[in-house]
Parts: sequence; structure tokens; C-alpha cells
Amino acid sequence: MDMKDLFNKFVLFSASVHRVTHDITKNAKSDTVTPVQYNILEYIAVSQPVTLSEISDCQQMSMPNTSRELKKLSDKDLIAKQEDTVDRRKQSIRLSKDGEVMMNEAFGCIETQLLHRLEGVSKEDLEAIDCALDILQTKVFY
Amino acid sequence: MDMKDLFNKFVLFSASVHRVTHDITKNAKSDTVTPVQYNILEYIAVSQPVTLSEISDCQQMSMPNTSRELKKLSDKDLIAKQEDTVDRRKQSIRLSKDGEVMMNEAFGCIETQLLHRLEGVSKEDLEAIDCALDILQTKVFY
DNA sequence: GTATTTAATTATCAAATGATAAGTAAAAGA
DNA sequence: TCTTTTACTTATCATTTGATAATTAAATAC
Repeated sequence: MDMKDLFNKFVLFSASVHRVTHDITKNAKSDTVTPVQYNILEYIAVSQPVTLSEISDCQQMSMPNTSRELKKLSDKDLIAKQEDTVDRRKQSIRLSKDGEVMMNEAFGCIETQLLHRLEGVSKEDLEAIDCALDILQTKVFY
Repeated sequence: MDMKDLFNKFVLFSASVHRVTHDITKNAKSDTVTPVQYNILEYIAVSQPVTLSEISDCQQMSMPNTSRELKKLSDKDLIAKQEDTVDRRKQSIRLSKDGEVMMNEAFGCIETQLLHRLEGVSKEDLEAIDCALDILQTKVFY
């Protein structure tokens, strides 16, 4: 295994993933939220409930900025904050009803785009893709 | 193959790729360029020579904004513009000497981080990763 | 019980980014 | 030749984003 080749492949691959996910999600993103806010919502959607600190860590943004964006999302009624019963400094953050609706719509849109991109792909290839996602997720992009 | 599962895997996967590439490249990015400028440089590095329009298309940014950022990169002597000999409206854009140096350093840094992330991974797993990258690159993230 | 640490907030600022309008110059089409 | 299209530039503006300092309140450590 030539690590140099693998490295080049990695660089090209991540650029492709960025470009394709941008393509696929650009229609999905409601124009009522900014890109950063959309990313936060996506994270909350798949990981809820989460705390502000967790969002801050995972989205690599400072607590003050995270707090500001969450406040905006809260003002738009897309998320619901709840005080942690055990540690009252913490917040338990979830999508609100409206937030769920928006993200379901977004995910539906992404799913459509993805299906379109995968149409004509054989059953065996789909299995291979599924398997490849698993391998990379566990071995590289953990 | 449950497409719903595959779709969820895809969403989680792209989020992971974004997070991990951010982690891996954050030290690589010279603080003399902005994130957007770094992405442009990375694209030029792997695709040179390129035109402004190609950068605009691929980086999904408007021509005016692309032009502005390229001007900044040019002012910093990181890229070299050359008039296309055939079509004088077009530009042939490459990294300058300084740009090459910077990007080699960045790629070296990314390579180190990647090797670190892959240390302890068996030879067979590396083969599997290599193969998985190929599959996803050609079948999904083309 | 006081000191320290943690979780989150508010306020403020500069910089980066995105969007748009209006322009130039070359190429292509009629 | 005249018109239209293409590739790119310049200028300007609003918004988003990132960074920092200062503050509050709760939990933990001593």
C-alpha cells in the first residue's frame, strides 16, 4: 500500500464529498436559516437531545457564537431548550415541532437527490457502497 | 438493501467527513489565507491550470467573488495568472512558487495527521479503505 | 463555607462571505 | 459589420461568521 497514493486519494475524496453534499443539500436548506444554523439543526436532529457545549465541540465553534446561533434558532421556534434536571447549568436541546417539520423536509429532499444520484446503480454496487461507507466511517472518519 | 438505512448512513457519513477533514486540515491551513482561499488553493493545486470560471463552478461561488478572492491570492503572490493564448478572455491560473511551497507544506501536514489517524491499522484494512474510497468516489461522490 | 471550575449568556468588534449592479474586452454568431 | 454572448473585473452592500471580554449562576473542590 503506497501511503502517498492513499493520501492523494483522501484529499480528492474529501473535496468531492464536500462538493457533492453541498450540491445535494443546497435545495434542502430552507432559506430561513443560515448554513451554520442548518448544520447545527442537522446535528441536533441526529443527536438530540444535546447540550450547548456538545454542539460547540462538535461544530467547532465557540460557546458565545454557539449560544448566539441557538438563540436565533430558538427565536425562530426551530429548537426547544430545556433545563437539565440534574445539572441546572446545562441545557437539553431538541428540535421543536417546527424544527422537526423543517428537518424532515430537508432530509426528504436529500433522500430524493441521493436516490436520483444512485438510480441505475446495481444491487451489488449498492451493497458495496453500503459496505464502503461502514469501513470508512469506522476506520477513518470516526 | 434498505434505502432508508443507506440514506441515514450517508447523512452521518458526510457530517463525519466534514468534521474529520476540518480537524485534519485546521493545522495545515496557513493563517495568511482564509478558509475559502484555502479551498481555492487546494483546488488549484490538484487541478492546475484552471480558469476563473472553473473555480467559480467548482467552488460554487459567483464570478465576482471568485475574482475578488483570486485577486487577494494574487496580491499575496500565491497564484499566478496567465492569459490564455487561444482565448484571451480566459485566464490560466496556477500556483506560484510561494503557493506551491505553502500547499506542499499543507499537504505534508495533512499527510502526517492522516498517517497518525491510520497508525495501527492493518495492511488488509488499508487495502479495504483504499478500495472503499475508490468505490464511493466513482459511484457516489463523482 | 469559601474558592474554583463549568455551562452558558450578553455585548461588541472586525473580518469574511454572499449577492448584485454595472462595466470592459474579447470571441462568436448573424 | 453589427449584435450577442462569454469571461472576467470593479464597486458596493448587507449579512454571516469568528473572536474576545465581561458577566451570571450553578456545581464541585477544598
